[in-house]
Amino acid sequence: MRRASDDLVAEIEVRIASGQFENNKPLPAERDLMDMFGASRTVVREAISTLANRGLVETKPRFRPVVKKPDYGTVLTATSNIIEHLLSEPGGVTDLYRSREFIERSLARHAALHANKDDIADLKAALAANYEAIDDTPRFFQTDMEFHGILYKIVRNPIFPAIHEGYLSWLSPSWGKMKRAPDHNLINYHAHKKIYDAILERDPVQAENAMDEHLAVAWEVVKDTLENK
Amino acid sequence: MRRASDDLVAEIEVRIASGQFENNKPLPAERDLMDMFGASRTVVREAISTLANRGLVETKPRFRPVVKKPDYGTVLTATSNIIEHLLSEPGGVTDLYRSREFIERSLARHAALHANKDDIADLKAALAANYEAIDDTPRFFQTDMEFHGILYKIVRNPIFPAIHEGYLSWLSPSWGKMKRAPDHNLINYHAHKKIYDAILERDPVQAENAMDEHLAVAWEVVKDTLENK
DNA sequence: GATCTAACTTTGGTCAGACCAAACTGTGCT
DNA sequence: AGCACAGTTTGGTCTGACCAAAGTTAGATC
Repeated sequence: MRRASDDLVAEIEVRIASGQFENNKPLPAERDLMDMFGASRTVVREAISTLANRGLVETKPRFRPVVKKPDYGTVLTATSNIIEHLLSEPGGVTDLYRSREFIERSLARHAALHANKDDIADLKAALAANYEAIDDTPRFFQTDMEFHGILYKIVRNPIFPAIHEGYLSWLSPSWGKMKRAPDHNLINYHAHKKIYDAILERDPVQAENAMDEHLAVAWEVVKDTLENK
Repeated sequence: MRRASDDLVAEIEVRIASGQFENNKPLPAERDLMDMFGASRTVVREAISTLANRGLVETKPRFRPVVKKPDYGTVLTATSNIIEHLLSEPGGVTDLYRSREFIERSLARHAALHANKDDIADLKAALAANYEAIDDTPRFFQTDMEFHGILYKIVRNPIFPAIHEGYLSWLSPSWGKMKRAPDHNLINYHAHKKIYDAILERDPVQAENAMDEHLAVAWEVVKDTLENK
């Protein structure tokens, strides 16, 4: 058996995909949707709730739902609730953190092979900002993330920046609890520099290894933080 | 402002996490939840709908919602709707397919470094099954997937099998349209064997490269299929 | 006593109508 | 043009009702 609201959800999805309900514009009022589809308000509201949970519309209490054409970022917001549950379980943060190593390794290699002039300029700038912030731990943290973010961007595949966003939003709470002193920042800066140099020299093997080492060292610090929490 | 149903969702989530609402058991009836939380049926139903969309309970029309403690598989089902939207956009399948290369590279390397006896036995068995199925394309397809699946398993991080499931469910529609003749299967089998041999010899570099090559060749076939569709 | 059936109860899905408070709109005043 | 205020619209919530399918119980049958 099928729920009436499922049909409505499907119909509204079509209208969003076709542009009849424009992106970033509000959906018609609930009472109008009732007339439009011949459904009761209950069904309409249930459908909107489903669409909101899928990330196709954004609801804010007392405002009309706003249409959001999905992108890979939408996937994140739709899953962040579940992920947070999973992270609270034992080993949750560890699993997520370690998954990053698998991706960023390949990212470093890809950058060494395919980064163009602009990419390398971006990396250079990020590295410089990173250096500048060694004595300013919060800013170092941010420039650290940005350096890594550029690697995610170089692939030119929209999936990867979204993954980076995910790691940021889910892991930074743990990172925030890490001890981060200037001497520690310096170590990370040098690791970044090593990665950058390898990319500059178009040495994929070296880039992979440098990233591996960087994340392994960082992992030790994170691990201590998690255990001593 | 906060919606009343949001509070209810939060309370039910707590009870699920604490085990008061047991996993795989039905939630109390809607009318009981009303009494339990002093909420109207509207609010209760809205909360259940939200929980269902988040994957914390599974609803089947006319049955009580069943509590499902989330795992990484839940993340998939919660996102599959959005992902399907994204895959229908130009380049969507390409982006997803290529993201796989980044992961499986590292997977092959990790297996070469860390696979234990059982893992290698599993790989060997999968490879043998793969060989047996060369003349039986549908079965070859399946054993192909299983061979890759073992690599996802070896990491012993629950995120990866879930990712594999995702690739399977989202990409196999495209793979199904690929031409797959026995001679083509043979090429893939040899690629698998090369990966297996590298893992057996604990040669991470060779494992990475073999996987890279394998996926690059396969990608050409997929690309043709997508373009000539 | 075990088994199948029919009547009864429970429960999820849907609908209609109502009220509230916040958001929006338009009017007229300054 | 800018602003204040009244009236309207709209999302959030509640009540109460009905239906059909699922679950349960009591009773008939062998």
